[in-house]
Amino acid sequence: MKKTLINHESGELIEARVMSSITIDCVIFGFEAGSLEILLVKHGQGIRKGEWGLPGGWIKEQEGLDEAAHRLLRELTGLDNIYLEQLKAFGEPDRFPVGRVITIGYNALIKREDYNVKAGFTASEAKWYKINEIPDLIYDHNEILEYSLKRLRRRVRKAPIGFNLLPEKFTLLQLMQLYEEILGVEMDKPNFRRKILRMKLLVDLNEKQKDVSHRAAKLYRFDDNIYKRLTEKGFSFEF
Amino acid sequence: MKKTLINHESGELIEARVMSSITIDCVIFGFEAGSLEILLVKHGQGIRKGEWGLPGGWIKEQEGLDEAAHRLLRELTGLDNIYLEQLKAFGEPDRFPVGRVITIGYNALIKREDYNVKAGFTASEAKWYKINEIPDLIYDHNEILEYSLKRLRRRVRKAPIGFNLLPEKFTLLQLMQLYEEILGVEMDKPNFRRKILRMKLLVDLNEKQKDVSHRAAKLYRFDDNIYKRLTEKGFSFEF
DNA sequence: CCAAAAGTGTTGTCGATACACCCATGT
DNA sequence: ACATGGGTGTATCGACAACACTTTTGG
Repeated sequence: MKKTLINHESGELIEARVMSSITIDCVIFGFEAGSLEILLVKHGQGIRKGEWGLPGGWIKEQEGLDEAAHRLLRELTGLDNIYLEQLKAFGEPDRFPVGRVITIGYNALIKREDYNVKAGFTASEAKWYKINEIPDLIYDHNEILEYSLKRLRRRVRKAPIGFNLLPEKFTLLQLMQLYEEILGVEMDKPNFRRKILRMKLLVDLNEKQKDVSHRAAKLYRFDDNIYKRLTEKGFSFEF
Repeated sequence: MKKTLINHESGELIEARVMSSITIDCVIFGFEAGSLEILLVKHGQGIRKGEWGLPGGWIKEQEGLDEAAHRLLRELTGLDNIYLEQLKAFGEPDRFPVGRVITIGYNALIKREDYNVKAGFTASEAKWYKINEIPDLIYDHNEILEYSLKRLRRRVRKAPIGFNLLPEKFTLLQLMQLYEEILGVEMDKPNFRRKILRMKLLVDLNEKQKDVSHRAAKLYRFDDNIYKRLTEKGFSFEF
């Protein structure tokens, strides 16, 4: 099946062989000023023009699923090497108004410091929404989002993926506040410190914050290789 | 797209509108004589005729995904009300030899006591394989199976789903052996007893085993309503 | 009596929690 | 001086692992 598509990077119209009846939708998470946020786009066509939805698109005929999701994210955010995780397929027969379309949901975690709004993005808009200020979305996107959030909350406790939402260098308090925000709980600072440090998962950068109006905190970095080494030894991340 | 399909229940050929390029594949788990097993079917057509694979099929145009999976399971095993859980979509461009087909994987847990081999099953065969005696499978089915097993091992520790593999009435030792087999670990009987009983999740049936050549054990039953009530109170199943 | 599994008791260790308290830095 | 967050110390409690032990039943 040939479709006319928009290349979000260049803005030009292209024709491509894509799979009919299957799409990808991404829930893109960011963490800014203590709030967990999601990137939504305004739909530029069809009956529900002007309403907000999850960014997504078609899968090319010669493209794997993760590959397609990475491409869509790159087109939208300009970012490569994004942490990406497939959720599952959503396929109620009536989820899409015109014809039967199954969509595959993805969770993406990005570092807001790296992100820039893509300039000529589809003549539509893209905007960050706080997690508890999400509007009504098109199709079944609210349902996908709900599932996505549940999954994020579960995953963030069992695997060190939260770091993908923080800057490269971060303080322990920032990390704790990220967990508090995602999980919706309050934590005890001293206990959190000890717990995460005991894991020996973080690299102490021997650097400190600057220009803060209180005692400067140490900066840490997450190292995936250390995590892998620990995992092989039987270590299991738990929060 | 119209396809000629076989109705596994009646054996007759039917024409049905199905979605092209999307299938469902099920990993069906059973527990028998202390071993975790998977139900495989021998493929009756195509280049890889005679090789084993996961049972699966097409999705009808007016059918949801879970609904389709339930139908396929019913056609194959004659069972309804099976515990079913979607895994994810598998869609490498070259996973299927003729054309691009994406498949959605499912995990199914069934009680072997209820299961009967379906008589006229597609003129092909269906057979239970022990988890560590799985042959080479068609397409990417080994990969799907591997993912499925990982998921089962994770899920069984975090949610009370193991009961779906046991008879309605079971002893604590049976339950423990189920966990030992799925997780591949040895457990301490006294400690396991206390842990599971402390959860107050099981109903003591005030019945005992019969015709066993040792002290008869109490029989228990899992009650989903009790679990729901506990969950609402903040209880979280953990093994 | 023995074998085999059911079931109870006891003890030591470790991590989670709660909370008191001191330290450093900018205004 | 004081507000703000950084960071340490400590006592309590409960879960869990290890393992010794008693009980019941059939052969």
